[in-house]
Amino acid sequence: MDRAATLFAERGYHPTSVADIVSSLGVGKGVFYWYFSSKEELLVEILKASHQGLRRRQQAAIGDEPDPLLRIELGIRASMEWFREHRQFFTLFQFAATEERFAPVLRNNEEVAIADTVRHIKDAIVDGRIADQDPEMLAQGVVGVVEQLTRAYFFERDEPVDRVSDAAVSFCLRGLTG
Amino acid sequence: MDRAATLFAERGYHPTSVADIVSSLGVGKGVFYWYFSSKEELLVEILKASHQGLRRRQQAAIGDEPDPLLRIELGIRASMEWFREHRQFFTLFQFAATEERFAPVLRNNEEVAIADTVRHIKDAIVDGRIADQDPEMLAQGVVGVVEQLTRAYFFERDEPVDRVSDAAVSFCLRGLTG
DNA sequence: AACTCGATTGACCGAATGGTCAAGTCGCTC
DNA sequence: GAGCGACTTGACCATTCGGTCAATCGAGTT
Repeated sequence: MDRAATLFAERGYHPTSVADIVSSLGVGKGVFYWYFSSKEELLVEILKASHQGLRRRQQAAIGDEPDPLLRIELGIRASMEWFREHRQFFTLFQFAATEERFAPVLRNNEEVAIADTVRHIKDAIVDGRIADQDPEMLAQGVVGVVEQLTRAYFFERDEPVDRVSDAAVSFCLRGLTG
Repeated sequence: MDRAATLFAERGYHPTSVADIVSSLGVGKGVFYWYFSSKEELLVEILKASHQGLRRRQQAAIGDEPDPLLRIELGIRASMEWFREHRQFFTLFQFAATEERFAPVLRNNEEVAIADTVRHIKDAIVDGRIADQDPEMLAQGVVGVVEQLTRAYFFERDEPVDRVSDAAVSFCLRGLTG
């Protein structure tokens, strides 16, 4: 599944045939259809699994940190590290967003990600650290910054993690707290 | 070209055949290959043209406004309005980013967009309105917020422009000025 | 050794696609 | 009205792809 994700990301979903995938794994085509009922299902599984991986990484980084703003910072840094290590998935998320049939999975992934962030933002609003605004919009803003900086500096150039995530964190925290 | 962009956006680039495009236009296939040398070239042309359209809209909105922060705000609002009216192109930009062969066009588009924003940010830094930081990273942050809010609130839900662009502007300006 | 059955193979198939081209059409000029 | 060339048509072709399936393998069981 990892190999398939890498191929999809390198060459695109459609241009990568099932034959490509199985031959790159050195197995027959039958074994593919033994485990997955279609090429489409394979991508859906990849999307779900990779999002789980990202979320686990975030939760591990946050641990039981009590400060909501610090939780957000740790989540941002963990996400950027994870994306840098798994750039294949980044491309796949982007592709999946362009075809209607993958929308449900993707929307679900996004809802989870936003809900996680919203929770921390609400805590910070209660603490008076963030002014009272729509927490979901703020969360979307944070996600946008993280994704864009990831794409621009890890994917297109090859910057070190710290410099970029420092920038993301400071932009987001200022954006949140004002 | 507009019709083709809409079809690509609705059904995805690969699943939309040249036959689909020409029959939806009520013309023969030959006329397509008279104007474009390939399906790939068509998408490239669409990407270039639509980005020009967006940029014109931004420049029209900014006019000769002297305040750099206000220029950024006007640019953000104009972009969001334009994306809301031309959602087809948003999906296409996203798709094109997932296939290597479209990367050059897309990278060029992005460089232009970032350079525009960077110019205003540098002006604001000179004026002392923004602290001295890497202007490009700030610009990427702004673009990220705009794109994410656009996708989440115009594309997936159907929110009014003002509420969303107010949020985008305030998040970005706080993120920039701190 | 014979049997079982989950796992695996890869030749094969129907469908669809990007692109070609011989055959027009139509407005223009001389 | 003949000639011309820009433009249009759609049947056609070569190729590719997702998916099927009869055949085979081989580890465990009797």
